[in-house]
Parts: sequence; structure tokens; C-alpha cells
Amino acid sequence: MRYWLMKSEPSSYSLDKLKKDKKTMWDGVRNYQARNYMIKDMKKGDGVLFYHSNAKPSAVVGLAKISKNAVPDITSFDKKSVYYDPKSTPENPRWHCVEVEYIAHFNKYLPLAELKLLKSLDGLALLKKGMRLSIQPVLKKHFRVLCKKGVLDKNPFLK
DNA sequence: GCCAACGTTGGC
DNA sequence: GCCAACGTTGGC
Repeated sequence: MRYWLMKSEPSSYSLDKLKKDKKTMWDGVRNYQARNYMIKDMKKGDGVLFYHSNAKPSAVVGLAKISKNAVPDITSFDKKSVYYDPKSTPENPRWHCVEVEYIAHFNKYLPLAELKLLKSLDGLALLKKGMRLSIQPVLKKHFRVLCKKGVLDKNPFLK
């Protein structure tokens, strides 16, 4: 099993929204590196840290998991969608998306500025200068550090 | 709102 | 294949 961090601007899709929806297709990703992670590496059951970007403050806010492996992103075929891509067709889809399922909000949010101070997170992709990737792999040790910092009564990933 | 960093596009 | 121009991300 692998671990991930997924970014979303709360104004477009927040963890609160995911809680209401329970599950969502992570569609609209139009970056090849992020797409390749979804297609090749993300598997059902993987752990996901949910990050609010462009937020006040930007922070890791909770936990989710991958509930379905990648499938073609149908928004890329939809002319009315803002995610429409004329180069992506049902016969030859260019973009894919996984399904993400809500687990919990952390009891403590983890603002970016605080995470930068932690020696135990050295090497975490999120903290690297210029890192804009919306889907990032997270090492198990970093995942555990963040889960413990976030505090949850029941955390399926910390047994 | 600014702007650094990064990704993509397209002319050549 | 190079690279300038442009667009986007996202912290601050």
C-alpha cells in the first residue's frame, strides 16, 4: 500500500464537501505527472492526506483513501465541461481519474507554515520550493508523522 | 494582488 | 529539438 497527498482548493472542492459526498471522482486533473501517478501507482486502499491549497491557512486537513483505481475521466470528453480536452476521446482517453473516499477530518489541522518547522518531515514533497504538483507520493514515515500530528480517535492507517 | 516556479504550446 | 511566449499554480 502506498500513501499520497492530494491538493484541492477549498473554494472548488473542500474536505467538508467530500464528507457530504462520501466519495468523489478526482476528475479535472490535467497534468501528466499527476495523471501518471493515478494510472500507474494509485491503488484502491491507498492512504490519502487531504490538503487545502490557496486556503487561510493552507493546511493538511484530514484523511481519505483511494476507493477505485483509475478510469477514463469523462469530463475530458464533455464539450460543456471546463475540463474538456478535444484531444481526449472515449476511444483514446488522455486523462484518467481515481475515486477518493472520505475517512475523517483531523482534530488538528496542520498548516503549511507549521509543517515547515518539523525536522521529521524533511524531504516531504509538499515542502519543496516550487512544488505545485496536485498529487504527490508520501513516504510511510511522513504519513505517520502527519497522522499523529493531526490526531484521530480511529485511524485505519495507524494500527 | 504579486510574482516565482513550473508546464505547455507552437514557430522556426 | 530548441526556446520564447504564454498560462497556471499557489504561497505570501
